[in-house]
Amino acid sequence: MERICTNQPFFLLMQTSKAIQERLRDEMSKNNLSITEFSVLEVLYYQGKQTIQQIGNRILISSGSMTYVIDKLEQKGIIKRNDCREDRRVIHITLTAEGMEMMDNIMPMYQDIVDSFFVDLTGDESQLLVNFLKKVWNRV
Amino acid sequence: MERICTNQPFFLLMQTSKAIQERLRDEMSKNNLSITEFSVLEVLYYQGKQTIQQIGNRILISSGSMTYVIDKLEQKGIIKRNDCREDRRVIHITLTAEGMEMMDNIMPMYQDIVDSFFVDLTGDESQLLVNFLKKVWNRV
DNA sequence: TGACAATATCTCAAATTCAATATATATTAA
DNA sequence: TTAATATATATTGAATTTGAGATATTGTCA
Repeated sequence: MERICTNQPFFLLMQTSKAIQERLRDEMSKNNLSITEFSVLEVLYYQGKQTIQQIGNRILISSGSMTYVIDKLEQKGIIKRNDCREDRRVIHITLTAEGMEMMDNIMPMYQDIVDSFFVDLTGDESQLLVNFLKKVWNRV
Repeated sequence: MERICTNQPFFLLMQTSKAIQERLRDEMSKNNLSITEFSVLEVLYYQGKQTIQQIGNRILISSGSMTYVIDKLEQKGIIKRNDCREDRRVIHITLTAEGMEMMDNIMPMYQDIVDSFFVDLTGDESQLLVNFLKKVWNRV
């Protein structure tokens, strides 16, 4: 009847990520983007043309949600769908010129915010954190 | 056009917690509980009687969601609402006998799963991970 | 070839979430 | 006391997410 969670690393991992999500949701709402929408755009910004499947695997959401978010972003004119000739089941997604311009504006600000979460860690500590998280992820 | 995320600690933190959430959702669905429902029950199990407010602060969700999840759990007969006499705005929530019994069954299994995520970390490493995550959380 | 499994996307209903607002109660200050 | 402000919970409605299943296409292998 005392501590809420007997596993402190677990508790902190989940609460920290939840707090970060909330913070980023607020930030992204300034650009009229949900976190999921931004995640899709981020993948496209760094990786270029991707299939819906590839994006979904990357950001870990269901196929139903992918269709929904891709529709939204297409309506906003930020991305576009392109049929794939080699495999007609597949649809490729790319940023439009407007989408690319938008991300050019957003990303530096976003990077600064994300980096600011980690300023109290030294380079070595960041590296250790990465190692630890990889070990955890492998066990999930 | 190469890496998806320039901040690796951030990427791993978010992906790992997301993967854990997905895993726990699957586990909890065996007990017909959502993650949010379970989180509420966990607070009550370890902390005893709590106000709706207290629970919501602990698990970081909005008041609208709290009302919803409390309704669900009450319908299932797992928890009950009790008006507070000292402050009539307040409602206390407690586990019912069935709820307590249910949690007695679920918790050991849950703890094992959670602990299993961290078996590849030594005690020192877990402690470091905690320190690092606290530093991050303070910056969010 | 033909049957069957696998894959990619979409559809739709149900569940869940948040934001904004409403209601009731409590506290504080004039 | 009264008015103003703060607090705790509930309600509403829109947005989002999942899960199950539908459709179309591709791959496999007897």
